[in-house]
Amino acid sequence: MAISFTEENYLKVIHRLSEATSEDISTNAVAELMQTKAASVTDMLRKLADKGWVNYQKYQGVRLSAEGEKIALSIVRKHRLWEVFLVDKMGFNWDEVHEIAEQLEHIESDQLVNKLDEYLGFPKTDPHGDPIPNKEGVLPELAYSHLSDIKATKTCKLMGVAQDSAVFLQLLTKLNLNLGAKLDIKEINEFDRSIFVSINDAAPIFISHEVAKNILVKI
Amino acid sequence: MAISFTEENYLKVIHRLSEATSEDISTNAVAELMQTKAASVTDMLRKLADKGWVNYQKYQGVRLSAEGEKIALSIVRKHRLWEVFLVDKMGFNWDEVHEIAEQLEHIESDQLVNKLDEYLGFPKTDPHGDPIPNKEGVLPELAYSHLSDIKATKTCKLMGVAQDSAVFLQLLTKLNLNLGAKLDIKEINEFDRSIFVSINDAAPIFISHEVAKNILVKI
DNA sequence: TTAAATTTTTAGGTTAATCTAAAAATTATT
DNA sequence: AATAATTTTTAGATTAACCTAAAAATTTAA
Ligand SMILES: [Mn+2]
Ligand SMILES: [Mn+2]
Ligand SMILES: [Mn+2]
Ligand SMILES: [Mn+2]
Repeated sequence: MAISFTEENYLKVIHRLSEATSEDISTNAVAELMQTKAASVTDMLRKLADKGWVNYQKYQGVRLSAEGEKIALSIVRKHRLWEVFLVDKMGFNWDEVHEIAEQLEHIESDQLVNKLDEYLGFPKTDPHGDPIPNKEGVLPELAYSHLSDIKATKTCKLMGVAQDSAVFLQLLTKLNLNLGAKLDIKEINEFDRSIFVSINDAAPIFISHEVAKNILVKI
Repeated sequence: MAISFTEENYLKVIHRLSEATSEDISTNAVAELMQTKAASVTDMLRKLADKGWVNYQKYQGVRLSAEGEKIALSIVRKHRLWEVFLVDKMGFNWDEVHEIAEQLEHIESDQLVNKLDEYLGFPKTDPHGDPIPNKEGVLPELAYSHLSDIKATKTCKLMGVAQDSAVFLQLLTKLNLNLGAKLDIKEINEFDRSIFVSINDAAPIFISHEVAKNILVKI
């Protein structure tokens, strides 16, 4: 069945919200991520339910059907593969690629996606450490922790970020916090939960709890 | 000013028609290439004129303004660069790339286009021999002849095609008629204007006038 | 140079996606 | 349990892009 960019974006947003909870997703939550009004969301949910991509009962919230999940994962796959392409092949920085990938994720050609995947060497994660679903829509399981949950004196490795915003990514770059960086947690300050940490064995610096919450690490 | 995919496609079609003539372009001609109705074209031409991208007076036909020309050329540039990418980097055949490029040509990022151009080695032509406008929108001048206009016993080189259709391109591939092929015209048959030609010094074969008309060569 | 044929435009509708404002349902609070 | 607050849906419009049918303008032919 034909699908519009807008419908794809709704499915993607419902998918994203569903990753964080097992509850049904509220109209308002979708509206906020879609940057639209609840009334528009209601219209669209009816339409997506008619097409069989979501299960929706009014006032009860929405969740993806098996088919909707498959579509959402294929868009996520495209988004993340294109981000790898933009960074690895086109030389963009990790804070510059999200908006372009938002466009590229809607390009429709299975052949192209699979050739791109191969060309990039079948990457498991995108430039932000997010897992890339394979051809069958299976997401590799990556059990990462938030840096903010790690105890003092531990050593860990920066594996990803929990946020794609350009300002956040640019800050990390400025602090030398890149994917793969080795982090030695020297001390956690009780007062503001800021972390005194050495990055790749350099002289330790302070990073805020707010930043640490958005950094994903492997111990 | 914001531009929709549809508007971009109209500008591209008007541009294509304008290459073949210095006359104003008729509503019907646009309708045919856009695969839509004349009434819809009239609506859109009024809109494009309001935006300053075409000069249009009712019943008098349409032509691109300087700004419209610039937009059209930037879309052509993107289309052809992506086609090069698909063939050179993704390993597609020349008959498989047009439809995908129709989608990719609407991706909006000057940075990406210019990085792609560089990554591809600043190609002058696409996989069909069509010239690629540079960053400033200047088309390299390629003075090619139609194979159907070459006299017998001449030797020439296949530089491009005058048609992108998959069936035509697949036929050329089957006949070993690829870009850069050396063509020795042995004889032209007066009856059906078919051509007896040797391709890359192989045993000569017959090709129809219809095919020859759509092959571009350099002597 | 009038009449016929063709092209193009206008008139009036449709569909997808959005909006605001008001009504209805659900959830939270006394 | 009743009321208040919040969330969600419905009602009614708007805009972009398209359609068919009819009217108007232009071009061609008699
Ligand atoms: Mn992204
Ligand atoms: Mn990402
Ligand atoms: Mn093409
Ligand atoms: Mn081409």
